[in-house]
Amino acid sequence: MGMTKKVSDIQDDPRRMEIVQTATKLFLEKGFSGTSMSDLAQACGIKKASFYHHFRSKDELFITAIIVGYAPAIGQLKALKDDAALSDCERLTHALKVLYDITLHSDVGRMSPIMAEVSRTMPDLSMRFYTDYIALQRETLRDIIERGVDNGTFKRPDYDVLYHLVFGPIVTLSLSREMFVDFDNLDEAFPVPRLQSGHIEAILAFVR
Amino acid sequence: MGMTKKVSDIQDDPRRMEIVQTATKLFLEKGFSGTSMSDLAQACGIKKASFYHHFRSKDELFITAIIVGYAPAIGQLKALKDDAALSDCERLTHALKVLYDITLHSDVGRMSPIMAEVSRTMPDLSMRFYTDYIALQRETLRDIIERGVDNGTFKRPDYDVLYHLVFGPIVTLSLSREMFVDFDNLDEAFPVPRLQSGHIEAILAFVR
DNA sequence: GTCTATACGCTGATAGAC
DNA sequence: GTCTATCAGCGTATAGAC
Repeated sequence: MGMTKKVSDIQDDPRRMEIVQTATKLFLEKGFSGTSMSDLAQACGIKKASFYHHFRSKDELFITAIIVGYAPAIGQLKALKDDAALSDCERLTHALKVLYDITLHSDVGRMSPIMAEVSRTMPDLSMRFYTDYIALQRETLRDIIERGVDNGTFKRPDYDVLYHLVFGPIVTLSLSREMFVDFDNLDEAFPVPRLQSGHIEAILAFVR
Repeated sequence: MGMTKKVSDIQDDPRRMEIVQTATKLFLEKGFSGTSMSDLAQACGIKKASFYHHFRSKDELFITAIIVGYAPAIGQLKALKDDAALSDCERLTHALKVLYDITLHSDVGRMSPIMAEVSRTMPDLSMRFYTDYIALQRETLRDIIERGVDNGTFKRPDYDVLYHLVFGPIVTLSLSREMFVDFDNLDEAFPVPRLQSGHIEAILAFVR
């Protein structure tokens, strides 16, 4: 499977990267089964057959798009741990804002509904998505809280419950906004800034 | 469109209902585009063509399945308002348990990821799903809290934030469990009973 | 109301020339 | 590495006999 390939190998081939970028945009717009190889070919300005020189199959292209897609998000997450200058509460607040940003605006965050669509036919990818992305998010959040616990700022929570309370609203918000994207009153039904700050306050209260 | 048809009209035709039940099961297992008319025909024990005597199209069948599917959930929701014997906190706790039950175990709750899959191609259905199901859930929760506010048990929250904090974790939990259904340690990564009780406690703290 | 037979577009994918 | 040409198969849906 192409899944075993390293991200760096893919990113070193600029032609492949161009295709992956375009494909990602299309998958985000129309889902996996809603995006045909013809659509992709047209968007990339090449003929359908030329694709198969770069990727063995539609599945491999999609898998590559996912794996390449979460590289920047992982970078953002790792950067969170090194925020030495901040207080515990500031660090947590900042981390939650970054999680909102990643989930609402990055490729991998917005891909979640599409991951749900394909999860049954690509269980390997789901597994990898979990370990590379979801588990990493959880660990990062845990490290930040633990630091506050060591300092006496926070009391140690049930981490599974904390993940539930932190990621649940964020993921559902992203899903809802993708799902009801045609609403004329989308920002009224899902007012992101107010929801975000209310949520962060509630989480701070929960760990304190 | 078949969407304008009343639920009672559909439910009065037992043959149609049989088909809808079977179709719902298949859609839940394999998604919308993953379920072909051939699959459906085989599962129903009739030939593909015979379908089109009962439903004009695959879309109409799916729409019917959704609309019929949330009828029992709506019943459960409406029953919540009439819990006169309970205290405010008990009533809220009970309501949250019912929301967990609906979202994790009822057809319509488990259909959410599939709604996300089809939302771009069936915007009318998304809209209807929102008004008939999501908005109703929100209103029901609101009524229960307002009753507690009147009694002085709760302080009035920002309801949009409350919806965010209540439905977010529940929906994401349902989505995650569908998505990672093949995990051998699913109950370890998403331990429902503990998550549920921790979440309910946090919500009670939030409104008090 | 269910059947057989079939239309026909579109799907992902391949072969082989240039 | 991109092209033209083509494939087999499956998708939804229809026609018309019984």
